[in-house]
Amino acid sequence: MKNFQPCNEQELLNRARLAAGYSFGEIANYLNIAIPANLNKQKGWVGNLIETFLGANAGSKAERDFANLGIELKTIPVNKQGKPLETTFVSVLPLMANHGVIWETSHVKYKLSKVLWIPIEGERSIPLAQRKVGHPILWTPTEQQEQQLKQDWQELMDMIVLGQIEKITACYGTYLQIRPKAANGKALTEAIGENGQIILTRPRGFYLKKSFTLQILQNANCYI
DNA sequence: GCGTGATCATAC
DNA sequence: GTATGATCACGC
Repeated sequence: MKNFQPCNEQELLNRARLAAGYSFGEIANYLNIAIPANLNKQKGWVGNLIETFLGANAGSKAERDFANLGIELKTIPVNKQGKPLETTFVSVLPLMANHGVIWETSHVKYKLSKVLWIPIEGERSIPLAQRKVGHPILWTPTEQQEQQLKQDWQELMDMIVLGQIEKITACYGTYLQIRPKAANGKALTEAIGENGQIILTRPRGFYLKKSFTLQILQNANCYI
């Protein structure tokens, strides 16, 4: 059972439902994984824990977690009211070679075409080992949600192509935002500058704002 | 450095 | 209390 791998959507969903209600400590013990005192130095620990339990295998490839099923896995920390505590990272931001790219073939649309959301207790007042896994939500964007994302994506990508990357802050975008995504402040990557020249800037990523993920959780009538 | 997994921590 | 900008760990 420890090497579980889902062959189809239903198996994955059943496995995810099985985890619901259990604490991170219980699942980590079952998988023989060490539990850190906190997430300060292992921010992706819970995500990796759930990935392992559900049999995801994409590793660090730019691929969905369950490539054969076309499903992306995302844990989302929530408070006691079931509301998101953090934004959700989607993908790195392509800063170069964006001539002619369109929403339909973008990484954002691809990654978010089908997502298995796993709400997890995220309040820091709860010891990590005691935080529990919530009920899974298998989600595909509604027509309206996709339009919302497409609109933000279009606006932001237009700015990047036009050399406005340094003007973009997390405030841009209604539901999709751009923020730094790097090992530290020294990381640099190429981008288009104001005059069309190549500049070096901090790597960035697309994130879903909490107002967007809140809709997903509420529409699913989620509780933990 | 890039892309995976994200949350931290400080300014507001 | 919370959002933005910064950061942690890992494989390659």
